[in-house]
Amino acid sequence: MKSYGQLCAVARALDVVGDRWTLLVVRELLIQGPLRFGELQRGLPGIATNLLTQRLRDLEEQGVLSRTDGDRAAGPALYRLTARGVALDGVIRELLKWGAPTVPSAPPDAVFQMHWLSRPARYLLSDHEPDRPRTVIRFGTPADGFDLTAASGTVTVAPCAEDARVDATVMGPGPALVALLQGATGIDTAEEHGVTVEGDATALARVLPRPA
Amino acid sequence: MKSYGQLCAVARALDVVGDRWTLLVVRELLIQGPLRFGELQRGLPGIATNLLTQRLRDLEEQGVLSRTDGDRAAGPALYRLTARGVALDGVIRELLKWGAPTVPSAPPDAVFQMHWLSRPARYLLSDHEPDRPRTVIRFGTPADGFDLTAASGTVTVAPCAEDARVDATVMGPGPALVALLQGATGIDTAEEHGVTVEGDATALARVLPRPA
DNA sequence: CTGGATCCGGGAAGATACTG
DNA sequence: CAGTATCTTCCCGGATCCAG
Repeated sequence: MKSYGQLCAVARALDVVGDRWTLLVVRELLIQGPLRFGELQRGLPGIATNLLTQRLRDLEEQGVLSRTDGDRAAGPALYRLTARGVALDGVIRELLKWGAPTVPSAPPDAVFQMHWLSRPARYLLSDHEPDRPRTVIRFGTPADGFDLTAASGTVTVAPCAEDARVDATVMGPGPALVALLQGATGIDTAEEHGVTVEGDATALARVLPRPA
Repeated sequence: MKSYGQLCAVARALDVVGDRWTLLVVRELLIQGPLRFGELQRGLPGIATNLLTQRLRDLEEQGVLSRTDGDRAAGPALYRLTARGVALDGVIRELLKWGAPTVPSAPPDAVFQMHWLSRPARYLLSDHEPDRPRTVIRFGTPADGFDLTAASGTVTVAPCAEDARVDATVMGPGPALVALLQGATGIDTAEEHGVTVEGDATALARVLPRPA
């Protein structure tokens, strides 16, 4: 990106992450951890390969991520955020909070991937029944999903763990899941729109937004 | 901006404010309040007039700002943030915090305007002497500056007030001021680099970062 | 098949001249 | 002063091509 040439912290930040796709690359690495080129591409539907290459080079040059070469023999390169890159978490979080209300009005042909919900889940959901034993809810599948754990009044989110004891598994179309997590609909309505809840549905109810 | 077409809150936010210059327009209106076209242009050195027109139209259409027509006779149009636009404050704040460390390494020909320091001042400075009476420090001039008030342990920032009783006035070149506010240099070094402090220098020392 | 590099068309950004 | 019009330049997007 061409620099704004301003002695201003906001402009300086945008000099680095203001380009198209750049913050979405960071989003993917924040959510999923270190990724290979193809995995990044899958999480960024619509990006051209040359553009992804360019963004990765720029971000590496700026110290936002590092490319750990899968050096000798076969190893594919891994891209991982540096500490400086992880520090963009606050920016992503604020963008997410600001953009969340507009997600339901997205065009109907918008692409959906389950792991994009992991940060909204972290920031929008909470444990309403702190006295219940620890509960694990799986959203999606290990190929594209996350495990949400409710315990002692707090909610944590992590990539799907192979050995997790899962109390409930939630799947379904994006718009219905978004409405459910935002509290716009309840579980019943969500199921009418294609959401499936396997296992203990009360585990899910434990963390969903409740009407004040 | 072309939509990313993703059912993701971050992508949705960037659909609206991801365009070049867009967040800097919001920055100006957040700092300075409602502005006219020419005032905005002065706060965004380098922007082309047609591009500013386009951004203002887009942002109005998205509900981020409103254009209050100076309708009949002479009244120039005023652009002001809506509640939705003011809600971008968190995004600007996080970008600012992330970009601040890179400001000192900006190109030496970067443009500087004093009011760009008002939000860094709000987030970086604090009142280290809460028992002292209220103190007002003016940075710059009413044409381009802000008043910082330290009282009871907290710091507030506002546009220059005509009737303010100012205890100290600070002016000088951008890089030296940035270094001073970030705690990279002390007042003495800053003055060697062209910073001038008129009035009560201890008022300034009261709010500057202190080595741990 | 993954991980890119190259090429090219369209559209956005940048600069400047012009008008009410 | 507040934009509009025009032109140039460069970035983005899509496809294709290349190497391991």
